[in-house]
Amino acid sequence: MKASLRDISERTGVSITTVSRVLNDKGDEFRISKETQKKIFFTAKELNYVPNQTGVNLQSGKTRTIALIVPGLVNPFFANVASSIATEIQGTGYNTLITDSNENIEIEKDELKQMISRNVDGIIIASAGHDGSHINKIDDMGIPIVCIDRYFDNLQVPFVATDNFLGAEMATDHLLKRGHNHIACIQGAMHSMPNKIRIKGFEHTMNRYGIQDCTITGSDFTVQNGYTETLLLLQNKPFPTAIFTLSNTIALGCMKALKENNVRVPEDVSLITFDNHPYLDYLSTPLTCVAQPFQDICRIAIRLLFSMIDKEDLTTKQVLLRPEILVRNSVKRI
Amino acid sequence: MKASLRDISERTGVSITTVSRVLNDKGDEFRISKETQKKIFFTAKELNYVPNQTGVNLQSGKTRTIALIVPGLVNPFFANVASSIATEIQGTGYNTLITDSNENIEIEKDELKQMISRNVDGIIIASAGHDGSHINKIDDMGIPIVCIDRYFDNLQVPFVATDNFLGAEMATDHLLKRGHNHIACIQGAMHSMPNKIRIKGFEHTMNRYGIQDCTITGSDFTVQNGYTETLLLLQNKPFPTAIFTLSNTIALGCMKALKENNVRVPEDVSLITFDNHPYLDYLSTPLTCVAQPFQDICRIAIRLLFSMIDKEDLTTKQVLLRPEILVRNSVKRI
DNA sequence: TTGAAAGCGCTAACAT
DNA sequence: ATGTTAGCGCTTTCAA
Repeated sequence: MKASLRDISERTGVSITTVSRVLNDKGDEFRISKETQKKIFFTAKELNYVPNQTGVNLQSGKTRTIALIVPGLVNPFFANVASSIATEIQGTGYNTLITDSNENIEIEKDELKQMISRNVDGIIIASAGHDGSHINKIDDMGIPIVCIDRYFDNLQVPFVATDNFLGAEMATDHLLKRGHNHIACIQGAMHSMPNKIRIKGFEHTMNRYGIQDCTITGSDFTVQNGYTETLLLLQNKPFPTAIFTLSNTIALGCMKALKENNVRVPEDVSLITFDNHPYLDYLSTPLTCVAQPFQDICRIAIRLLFSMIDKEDLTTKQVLLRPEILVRNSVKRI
Repeated sequence: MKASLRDISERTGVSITTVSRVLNDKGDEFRISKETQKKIFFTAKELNYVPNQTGVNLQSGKTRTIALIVPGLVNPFFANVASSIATEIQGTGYNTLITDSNENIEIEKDELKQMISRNVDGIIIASAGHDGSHINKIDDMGIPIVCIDRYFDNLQVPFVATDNFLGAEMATDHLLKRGHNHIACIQGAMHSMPNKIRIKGFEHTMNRYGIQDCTITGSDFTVQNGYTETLLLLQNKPFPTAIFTLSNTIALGCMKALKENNVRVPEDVSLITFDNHPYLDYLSTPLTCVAQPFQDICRIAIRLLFSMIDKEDLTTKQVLLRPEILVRNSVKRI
């Protein structure tokens, strides 16, 4: 069985307090004899002692743990975010707990509850929810929480995300400048803020070029959605000259449908997508994309979170970062 | 602040015990009046009560938590594994804590220690280590632990992985049958079991075809490694007719180097790789690969882990699963 | 139908 | 230089 301070105390004949002190490197501070210290360290090692954090937590209320909740690790964007956050937090003395809500708001709420139950010191979340009321409640409770990617601009809750309006504008502009004006946009989860804003950016830019009716279809950030919607698009005459997909995953499904129907990119249709991915460069047609600065998003989110944990007062708590357009060969000039 | 049982007890005027009972749905069992129950539930809601798991854990020693430690979420294989495990565990009443060791054994050891400190009920790990002594120690302590992908066959610790020998055999055979006999293999982390076994499978198959000296290079499962090694390979005369990369990520780096040097696949060189990925189908040359049954690996690992947690005795504790070869167009018959 | 008290592992304030 | 004690939030035994 796992050894406790008491076990060591019994074996060594000194009090639990002394054992605790020595094992917390406060032996010298309390002028505990080298002799005793040595004995304690030895016994601890012998018994394979690992401190039971539960005891510490209960005592201090702190866990030195950050929770990260993402809607889906299968989405490379979130896998990157998770990896990036875990890496950044390493070395700060904190640990990262990652959970996956599977785009399910009920699971998300449950996970959130679990995290609070576990006394995590802070939470970073990309919420699957339509509204942020459950997140607001946590913020109200005084538990440090920051949203990334999926945020709620009607709340005071801090967030870090891509400037999705700008991103969509850049993509649409790229298409329009190259002579496309029949553009179809395949969107993701309609209620999510990034999606809503991207759509706004798309429509705004189209309007600026005098195009009033925009084709917008789709309903979630899955490969399946990209596939189905493209198949549907293929039924329409005339077929758009360009497609703008709002994620990596949607682009993948879109390409699948296109390929199966022998529609070539960019000869028959141009394609531009949100999200970069290492593979995009090696596709039969390397895909032009709007890359999100996910590393910066993570870093700033962590910075914000720690400022809340440390009760430091930052003025800027809601930040939108500039995306970048990576031009490859999937858009044809017409 | 967070409300505790005591707060509710004080507000309602009943004892902590009663509050605890009601909130744990044992109100009827203890025949606590509907009246009192209602009052307690109401107050709990009002105070936003969330049970402090720390207290529960301390009391029970159980956390209903499974830890998953992977060497890198950036690797799509592990992202898939993480997502799959999290999903499978949802609904069992357990939670999953995912951490990323970044292929760093020191970080891994620290995380392992943290997890034990946190009293997780079980651990699933894809270890970054050369040997499994640290894992064996945990097993010895009686803490349920199972290895996935990266395992140690000299230990009794349960594991689930792909039959890497068979996988490598299938890939090599595929190449040899199509007339290739000058094959270069770019490997990953040399000390890791999957890598070692894949190399064995490769060499064994080559030998079976009467080829004694095999080109084997590379040192880790990164894109960079694939890139560098391919560049090096390109210096050699004669250049191999086929390349066998031992992971997804290595294949990516390999393709990058190939592309930059205008070497076409499969016209100039054939390519086959370990690991499937949704994008592989849409590459300029769809890549033939050995797909690992990661879903099954996850399911069985969880099954094994729970059997240990429940002290159920399974006879088979070390399982190797059959991979599958997905033939696409990256291998030319010569 | 309800409560008091003990104890899980740990730290810290207060002795000595 | 080391120990005693109380208390963190919770469940459970025993009592009423």
